[in-house]
Amino acid sequence: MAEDLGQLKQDFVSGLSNISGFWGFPKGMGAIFAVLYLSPGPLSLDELVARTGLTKGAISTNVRGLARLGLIHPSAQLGDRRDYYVAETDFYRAVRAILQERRNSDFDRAIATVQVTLEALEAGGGSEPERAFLIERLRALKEFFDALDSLVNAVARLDSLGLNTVQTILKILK
Amino acid sequence: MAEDLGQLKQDFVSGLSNISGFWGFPKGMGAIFAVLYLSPGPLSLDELVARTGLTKGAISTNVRGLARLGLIHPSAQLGDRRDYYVAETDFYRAVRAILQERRNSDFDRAIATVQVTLEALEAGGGSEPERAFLIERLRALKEFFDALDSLVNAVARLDSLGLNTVQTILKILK
DNA sequence: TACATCGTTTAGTACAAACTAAACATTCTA
DNA sequence: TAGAATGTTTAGTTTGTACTAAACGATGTA
Repeated sequence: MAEDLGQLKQDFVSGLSNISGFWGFPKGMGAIFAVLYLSPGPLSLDELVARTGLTKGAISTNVRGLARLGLIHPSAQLGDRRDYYVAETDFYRAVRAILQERRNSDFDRAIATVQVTLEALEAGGGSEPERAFLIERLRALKEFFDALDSLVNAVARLDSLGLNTVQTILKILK
Repeated sequence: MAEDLGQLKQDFVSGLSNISGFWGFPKGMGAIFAVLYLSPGPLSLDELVARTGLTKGAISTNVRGLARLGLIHPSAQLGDRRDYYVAETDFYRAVRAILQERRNSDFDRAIATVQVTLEALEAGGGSEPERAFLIERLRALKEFFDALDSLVNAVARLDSLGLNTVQTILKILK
């Protein structure tokens, strides 16, 4: 048997690549994270180049993205001016970071659109039936978005409780 | 003042387009849903063409996608052989449908990769230190995926309780 | 100061996804 | 049965994104 460890690792890397792509992140990010996650120690950019098959440029870009999301962390090695990185192993923390990240950017702006539209409608006076209808629909939508927002915020606020809380929720939902 | 209702609606449509794109769906889907959501009655494909600026082909494709996700519903008009559609207004139901949809497809397959890799490792025997390390890491990852999976499943199982349950969760998380 | 070693940036390329335009199939109507 | 109205499918175009290759800048070393 002696399953080829190298082969297994490689499968895992390409698996995470796909998951990454599925969730709208570059597949390279998934690959890099996978390599780091399976490494006992910090890796340099060149080692990542060697193990992922990507070029230095791509590694550089994606590593910065991963670090911004909190999925990996710089890990300086004394007496070596290269940049080393390690994978975050607390996934709940990573999820929180990603949610935090996503809440800014386009998403909030788009959601704000609903809010603004609704306010304009309500302030607009007039009593056409259509206006009333639109207000009602937008209110319902805004209520939904607000609930989502609260939920995300709540999740983002969980710290070390992470796992326990999730399990608590699961029991309630059962 | 008499804010231009048409303009407001148009802003809303383009806002939802962006949200749609942000979550990895075609922007056209968002636009079509927005138009239907702001319409008091069912609309035909041609009306959707007129109000979104998309072509019939795109409308046809995206409408099918939206219907499959349960975000809109066919609404036959007697004595008219055209296809009419209305928007789903219960967003919790829609979320459930989307989660259901996403659970199949690539995602599960990719997650299964982790499971498979882990099993191969555990079955492989051998006692190199690296093997033990890999098993530990993959176990942690699998545990996380399983928790996510349970959560998604639980949410997908909420029915009419929907809103109440979400609010219950929010209180707990507070 | 020259040279080597890294990481970043930039210009170009490859690829995937969503759309348009138009041919096509189907169903109703005169 | 001919023709009009409607929805779907297909081929081709556009667009955006992630990548490669290579120039560049910066930082250490002989």
